[in-house]
Amino acid sequence: MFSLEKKDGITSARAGVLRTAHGEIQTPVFMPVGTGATVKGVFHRDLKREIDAPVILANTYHLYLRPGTDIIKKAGGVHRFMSWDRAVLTDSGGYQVFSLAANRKLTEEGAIFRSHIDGSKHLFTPEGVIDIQRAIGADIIMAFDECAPYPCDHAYAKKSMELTHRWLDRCVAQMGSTEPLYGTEQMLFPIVQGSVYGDLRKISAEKCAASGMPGNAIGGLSVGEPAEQMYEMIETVNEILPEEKPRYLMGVGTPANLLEGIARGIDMFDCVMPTRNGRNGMMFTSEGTINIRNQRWAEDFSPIDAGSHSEISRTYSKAYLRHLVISGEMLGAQIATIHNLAFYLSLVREARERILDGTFGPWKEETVRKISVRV
RNA sequence: GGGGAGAUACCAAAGUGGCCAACUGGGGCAGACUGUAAAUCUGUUGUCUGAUGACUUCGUAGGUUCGAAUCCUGCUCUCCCCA
Repeated sequence: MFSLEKKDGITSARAGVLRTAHGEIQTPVFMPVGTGATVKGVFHRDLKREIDAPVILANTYHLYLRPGTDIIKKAGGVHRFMSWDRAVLTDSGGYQVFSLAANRKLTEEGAIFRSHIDGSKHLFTPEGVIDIQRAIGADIIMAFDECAPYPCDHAYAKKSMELTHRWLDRCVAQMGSTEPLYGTEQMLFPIVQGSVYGDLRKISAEKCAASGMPGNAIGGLSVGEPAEQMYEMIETVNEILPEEKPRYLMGVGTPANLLEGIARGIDMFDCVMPTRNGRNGMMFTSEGTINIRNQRWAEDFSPIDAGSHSEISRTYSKAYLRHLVISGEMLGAQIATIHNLAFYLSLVREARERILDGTFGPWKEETVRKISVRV
């Protein structure tokens, strides 16, 4: 259940609240990625206190392979399994159709995967993916789609989108004929595809809007196309997607991508960047992006981010974090991840405040300029 | 005191007449990463140069040779074994 609280006067930004069985999500929001039922290296305590994430992602494909759907079912769903009482969103495995392209085969029926763990064969169908997500028990679940690669010609993009639409119908039907396993409401979000083609994106947005689901997602972007092209597609799609339902831009992105997305009417984001890039030494700060492994931070004993509300960002110095990351110490990856996520979450929280107090437009322009710098 | 082995770039370690500015690993430096097969991957690492290329290197001082990290001699240093 989503309520729109306020729309920005200048941009298409909005502030809202999405109510789930596991708490309210104030939007715009960034959702940390926790593919295998863990945001790598981060305790729930810190996800709540330092980062204050109201919702995290998990992945259907990964959890299906390990630990397996049965174990999650026996645990009583993913929330109880991982002892996380806030909201969870599961991706359907559609992205793995793209990222594991070498290990899968697409048919009308679904996608046959070769497990990246042991090479075993598995068939993912729209119905099966809904069933697995019922078993996982996430609050928001995603339709099974094909995330088309980039570049991708119009003919393929169209064919792929049409397949995704037929799969969507099957997902919606399966949702209608099944019930949540743990008594908590689950919302299915369809996914707009159509690559970088405006005509296809329009058709796909119409299709998703017509499905009547409680929220909509935009997929197949930030797969290599220029950012401007992504922004154009967002604008095209958001003209069609219903205003009174949340819009989720999947897999995006950089801090600047987030603000540009919000300005175009996006409410929800997720991305591995703050976590994976953090583990690899890239830090996002209000002054821009830094590579903490660079020599220039070796003797910089100032805090990672003095102005952060996160105690971890305020406590540890750049020089110390650099030492940890370079030494391959696990604490380095943890601090980097927590800092980056805290930065992302506080960025979207500030965006929300700016929308609510009517200062989003100019703030966004200035902030995008500042955070896009490579320090 | 006697016998033996060895000194190669930041470290370790190949190389035993030309294909060697020198394998490889580590370390250093830099880059990539967007619904996570990623605590991963890539590049680079004598000096100068945009590149071609030029120049100085393999303990040290000489020598042999068209040509030496590689062969010979002196010196210096290190390590091992026996007493």
